[in-house]
Amino acid sequence: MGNKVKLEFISSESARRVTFKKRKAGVLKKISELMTLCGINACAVIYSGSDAQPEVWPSPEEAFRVIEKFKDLPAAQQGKNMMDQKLFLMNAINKLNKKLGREQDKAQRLERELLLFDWLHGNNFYCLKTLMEVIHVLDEKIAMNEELCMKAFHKITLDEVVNG
Amino acid sequence: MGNKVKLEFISSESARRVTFKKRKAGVLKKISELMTLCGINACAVIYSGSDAQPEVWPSPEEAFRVIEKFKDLPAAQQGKNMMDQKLFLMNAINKLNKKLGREQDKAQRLERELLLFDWLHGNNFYCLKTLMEVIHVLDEKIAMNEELCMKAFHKITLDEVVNG
DNA sequence: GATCCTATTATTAGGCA
DNA sequence: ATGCCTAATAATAGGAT
Repeated sequence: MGNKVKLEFISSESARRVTFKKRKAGVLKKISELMTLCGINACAVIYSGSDAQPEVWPSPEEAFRVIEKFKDLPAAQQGKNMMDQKLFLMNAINKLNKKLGREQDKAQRLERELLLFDWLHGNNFYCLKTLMEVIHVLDEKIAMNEELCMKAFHKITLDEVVNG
Repeated sequence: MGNKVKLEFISSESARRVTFKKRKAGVLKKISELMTLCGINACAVIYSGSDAQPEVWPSPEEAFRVIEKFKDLPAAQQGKNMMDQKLFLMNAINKLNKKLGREQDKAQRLERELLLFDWLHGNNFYCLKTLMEVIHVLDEKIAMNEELCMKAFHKITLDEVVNG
């Protein structure tokens, strides 16, 4: 029992699954402790062999509970419904993505290919790309004042989801 | 020594910093082991209290080392026709995007909203997102036929992280 | 499989240079 | 703060059920 184990791929599938489950729990516990002890935010993304979708931990809901705890520290001054908004958005995205179906998957795969292509050839725009996305959104909103922006933000997204 | 510690925020800043450093290394090692033992892909995102940017592990640099390995393979992709390839990809994406139409636009707008939301509230997952996208593509490609790449991918060890 | 058990190994809290 | 040390706690591999 408690034998030392060589740090290499476990060929036996059954043994590997057992180890995966045990150690995944261990990792998540360690991260949880790190967050609590040090008052920081963290998460893990685990691509289990079988599932196409990665497991993200903590889940958005759990993450937010953690964030709530330390929200007093910075001058965050966010409304309490912020995460509701965020979860709402994520939900809407998931629903739409499901609707989009296989075509969407195809497009995404192609986009990834392009991203990889650039990466392989030294054009590491990966951060710039999302930066430009954000700037794009900001450009559309920059004329509005903050208050109107947030109100519009809430209403527009709501309308889009309800009508879409 | 090795005293049991209460699972709560460590008020002493110096003690907290020491614990953070030690335990962060512990978590990363555990994740590294999980990846090696179970042949999966995973990463951790840690928002240290001081830094605005989260620490992503494995780092982009390490991911890039994997990509470098991939680059060396006898891939058909290398060479003079790479521009043709890129243009082909971009064309395919444009065509698909047109087909996707309004739904696609809606989904993208929502994704941007979410991105902006995170940006405004300091949850800058934007780098992680694209990093994991690239890693996702790599996983698929590596799994196809390249044993060598697989080995290199799983050989990311704690020592390299701590010392390098 | 999942759950409990426990002999081992691994992590780490706190002290000290 | 950085690194080493070690008593003590925690994680876990392998087995049994």
